Amino acid sequence: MNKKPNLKDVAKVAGVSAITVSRVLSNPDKVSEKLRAKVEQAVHEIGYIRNHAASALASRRSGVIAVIIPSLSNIVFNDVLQGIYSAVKQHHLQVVLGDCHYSPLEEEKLIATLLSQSPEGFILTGTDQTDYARKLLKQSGIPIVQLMELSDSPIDMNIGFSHFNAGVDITNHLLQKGYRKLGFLGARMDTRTQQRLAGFKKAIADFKQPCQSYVVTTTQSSSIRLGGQLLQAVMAESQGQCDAIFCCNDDLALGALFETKRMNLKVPSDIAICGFNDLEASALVEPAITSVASPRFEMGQQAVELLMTASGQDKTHKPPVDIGYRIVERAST
Amino acid sequence: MNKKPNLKDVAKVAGVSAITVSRVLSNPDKVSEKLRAKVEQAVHEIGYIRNHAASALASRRSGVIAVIIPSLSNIVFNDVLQGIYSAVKQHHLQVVLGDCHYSPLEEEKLIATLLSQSPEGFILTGTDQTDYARKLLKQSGIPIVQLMELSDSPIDMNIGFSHFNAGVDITNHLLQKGYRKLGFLGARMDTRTQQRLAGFKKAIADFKQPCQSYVVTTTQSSSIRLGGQLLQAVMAESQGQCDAIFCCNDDLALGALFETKRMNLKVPSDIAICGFNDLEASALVEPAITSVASPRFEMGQQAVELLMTASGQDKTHKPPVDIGYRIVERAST
DNA sequence: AGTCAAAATGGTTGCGCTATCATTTTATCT
DNA sequence: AGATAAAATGATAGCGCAACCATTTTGACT
Repeated sequence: MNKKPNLKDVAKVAGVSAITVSRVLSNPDKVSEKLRAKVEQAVHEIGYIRNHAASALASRRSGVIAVIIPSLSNIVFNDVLQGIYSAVKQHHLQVVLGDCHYSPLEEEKLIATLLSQSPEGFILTGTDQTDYARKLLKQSGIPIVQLMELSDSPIDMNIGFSHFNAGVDITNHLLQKGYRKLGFLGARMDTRTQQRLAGFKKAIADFKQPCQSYVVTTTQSSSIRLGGQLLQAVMAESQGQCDAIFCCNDDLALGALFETKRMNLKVPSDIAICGFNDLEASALVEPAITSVASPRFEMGQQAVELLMTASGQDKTHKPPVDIGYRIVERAST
Repeated sequence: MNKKPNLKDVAKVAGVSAITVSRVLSNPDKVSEKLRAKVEQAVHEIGYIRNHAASALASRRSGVIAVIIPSLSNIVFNDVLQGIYSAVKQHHLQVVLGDCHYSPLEEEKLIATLLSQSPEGFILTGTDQTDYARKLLKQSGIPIVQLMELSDSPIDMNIGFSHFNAGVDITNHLLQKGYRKLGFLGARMDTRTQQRLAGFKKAIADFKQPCQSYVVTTTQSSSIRLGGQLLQAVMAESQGQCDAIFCCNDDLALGALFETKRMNLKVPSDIAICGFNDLEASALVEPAITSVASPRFEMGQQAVELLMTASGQDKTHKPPVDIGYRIVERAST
């Protein structure tokens, strides 16, 4: 295996200088038609591929953006990721991705690792980074976007929506429908889930009429199966009184719905169910599940656009972008 | 914003030479306890982060592996990815990921782009790469793993299972259960789906007794909703005769199952349903759906291990690794 | 044809790090 | 203590590319 061809090899084959080859690759329109064709032919012929490390080192542009999500398995972040990848393609960038498993400490390590790639932008999920992580990020000087939630004190830029408000709204929705014994099913209990729960509690506290609430949470990670278990738990805790549940996500809601069939509970007459995130399945089960939809794909796209329009972190305060959410009312409530 | 600190800056603060700092970072045990502590302190103090491009250029090791999957949204590849990320973490590698949207041409472009990162290994999905893509990959000299399917002529290494055999087995399962009017619902129709369909046809052709088959396929991408539509299509085509369906994946199977409720068909007495991939939901719906399970997470992990144990592409033929599959029989059949 | 500006091309240098080899310090033994 | 090996540290060079500036070529105009 003869070693990888480099710029000089291409230059030799094409009969031009190395720098011309470089230009054909990065500024094709600065090179005459004739040479360009010759060089492109040579590149293809010997299968030349530019050495990214050398290019990044010399040009001080890595063409990379860093992304950290809390979980690869959660479809929510998957949607955001797709938006990110779709936008990144337009800009001819590469993504380096890290999964911090909802741990700020793991996130800190990942930030350090990913910063070593000299990314031109950084996308983070949520707002609870460690102090050292924030220091590293600020010092890097690159534009940063925090996703999903809205923050009063973002590191740099911020796009998301208020999980607290969404929690309030969906709870009010249940109250307006006449339900008075509301359960909250929560898993994982990351900051966004906590904000939804806070919204749930606030709506109940502010409600003018007497009503009950039952909160069942676990730090286990969310799954459909867990939804069934939590439904049982909340029915036990409420001694069968609970007549509506707000599940912190649609996986739990689906699991709870499936469980109602086994428990012989009618939805929504015996018990109402609403979820969060509006997964495809929620719209197609019987009865369809009320949920909270948000434009996740677009959020990912816009995060990249924000990075690209920003020229490093400037000190000017950039207002968070509220991308909104929407309550999708369905048969389950 | 004073510019990013480099090795020399750390060296100055720690009162040692630059090369010693480099060694602390890459070979901590080659450095005395005393110096190491001093250097680590300095690194942390000034928030130094190694420049990956320079490191990769000088050491000719990028610490990166490249991965291309056909779809980010398909949970199947998500599972594989998780396996890959989990293994990669052990080896202190970074992943650069591409989504080729099931297109060999897009894949070819991605391969060229990702090779520019000088990855130390390459993980691809499936076996239908373009000729130029194969040329580039071979020329790179790095170890390569093709995932998911088994191939007679892998580029280098290969891990997966036989989708054809799985198709045969699941079809025989339906035949053994006494169903004789079998439908196949297929979406996307990528190579693996085609192999499953081929298995379906083979099992029917080999069956000793008379039986019918109805094949409904579309190149649309798969979704739960589409499963419902395809069920209607197959019932129309079979004039209501079809008594069992093999869905090329569990999304379609779930959609078909939900649709049976609207069509007032009883599962499995009026119609049996089986899927493929064994998603969590399949086990929890009523009735639970028979499916084909495979160890996707492990496949991802093992792919990375294969890369790491390989020392570049050697010419010796490496036998494909058959990771197997398992038919999970449930109430829907 | 001669002049000048603009476009196209090339030569040199350095990006920040690590491989390699050279040197110094420390440990081990007789 | 002296000799030798082993461990620790340092100096130098070069990885492959693009920025920068110098030079050549081309085209447009009088």
